[in-house]
Amino acid sequence: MVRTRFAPSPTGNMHIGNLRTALFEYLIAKNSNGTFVLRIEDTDQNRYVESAMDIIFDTLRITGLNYDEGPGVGGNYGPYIQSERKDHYMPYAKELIEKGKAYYCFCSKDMPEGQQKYNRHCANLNQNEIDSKLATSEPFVIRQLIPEGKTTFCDEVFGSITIDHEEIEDQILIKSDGMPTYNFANVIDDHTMAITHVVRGSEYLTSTPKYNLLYESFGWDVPVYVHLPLMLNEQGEKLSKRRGDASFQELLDQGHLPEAVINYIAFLGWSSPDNREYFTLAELVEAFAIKNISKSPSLFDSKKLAWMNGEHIKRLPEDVFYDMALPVLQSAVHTPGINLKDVSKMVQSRILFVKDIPELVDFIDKLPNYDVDLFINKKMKTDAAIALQSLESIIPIFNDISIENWNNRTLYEVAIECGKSLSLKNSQMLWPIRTALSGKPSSPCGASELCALLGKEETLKRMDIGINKLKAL
RNA sequence: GGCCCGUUGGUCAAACGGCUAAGACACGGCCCUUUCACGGCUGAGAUAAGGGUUCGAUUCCCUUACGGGUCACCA
Repeated sequence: MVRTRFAPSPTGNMHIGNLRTALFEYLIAKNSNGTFVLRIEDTDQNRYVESAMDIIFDTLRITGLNYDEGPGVGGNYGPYIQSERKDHYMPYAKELIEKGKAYYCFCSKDMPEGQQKYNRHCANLNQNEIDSKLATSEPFVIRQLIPEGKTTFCDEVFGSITIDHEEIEDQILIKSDGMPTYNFANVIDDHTMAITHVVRGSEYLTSTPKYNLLYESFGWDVPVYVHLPLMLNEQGEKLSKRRGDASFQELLDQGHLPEAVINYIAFLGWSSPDNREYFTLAELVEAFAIKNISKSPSLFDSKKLAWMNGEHIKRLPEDVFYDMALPVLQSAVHTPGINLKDVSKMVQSRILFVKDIPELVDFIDKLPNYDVDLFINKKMKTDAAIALQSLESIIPIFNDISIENWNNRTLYEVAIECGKSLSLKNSQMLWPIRTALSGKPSSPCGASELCALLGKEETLKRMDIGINKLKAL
């Protein structure tokens, strides 16, 4: 049974690097019908940010990375907030002291001048010295005694890695405030919560031997390690909260759909063998495999994310998209009688973001003061004379169409027929109409649809304006 | 600086040691089309450098360069 955990610390925003870690942990668990656990690692009370906890909960909820065990859900191994189980860790630390794998250290927090590394001074204290210091309540920490030698471990992504213990300091397990350090709490919790796959960023690669030494000291099995490649910002720098690199919330504010963000970041450091790129979360669960995770760091590309967002918008059911777009449509279109549902359908396949809608539909409320040159289009083989001919011929025909018959299909048919009688190509007939109605080089739909959308009166009015512009030429 | 990891087009990336090194985004062109977009086709663009092993190296080994990570009573 695979069990993974997402173990964020509540210190601020969740940037997309954190999110990707959560995603991969979720995918690894769910791909084999395993369990995904949320554990809040808040052992550093100085860095604690109150709102951060909610950000974590909200992000997981919005993205659909639902955890099976964790705060509010329960399970057999809880609680899942480390500060609430503070007393849980000390007995393990004492066990290590008894085994000679750790020791009390009474050195002050500040290193003596000129000393870069801890010199293991307190490892050599005799029992009487230790007892008397403890008896007088001298502040202490508990340090792990790193033995001589080397540790080799196997990572699922990076392969076999060997680190000499000379590179590792006697790290602190229990801080002077009684709290465990991350390094210690992490190992204890991962073991007691029966985590099988430890998934985390590759910045932990070099400290992994410390964890293994702890597992070995307790006689516990080491978990499977899956270290993820780094994610860098668009400048190739490490993602950081301080620099304001894309946080999930920011991407949402910019108009990205949660599912598009998830889809995009799944492809940062992972790829699907079948070349497919559009994935729902459920499809990712199905397709994900650890062996397809890559080692090299990847840059965040907002252009591709934008494209991905468009892909997800296109595939949204019409009514879902309509509900989403409605507030924007309402604020962008005020003309009475306009069917916003129609407008919604027109724009759905043409935008990357919902916020792109207003500039697409601004011509509805008010015809732009466009340049008459817009009528002249080489590709459409249309010049001013043809444009004038098209508009002047169609006006009386449109005029005869009753309001009941004023629909796209009818309008299109009569326009084409009119064009034929004038020996005009479809594009020559329709381009001037489209231009006169939108006053823009591009519009979310073609000529007849525009006419149907704007209504008879407005259509005739705008064509008149076009004619006047052309005559003034 | 020590140690660890990485390096395939601008970006994401694929390729048991074996065709002419996939595909996607972005960019250019063409087609389709009732404009633009969508869609289809297509173009340009890459194995960091040097050595070795091999019949054959993007792939394995070494060196160099560059990039990153890590060396906390932070996680």
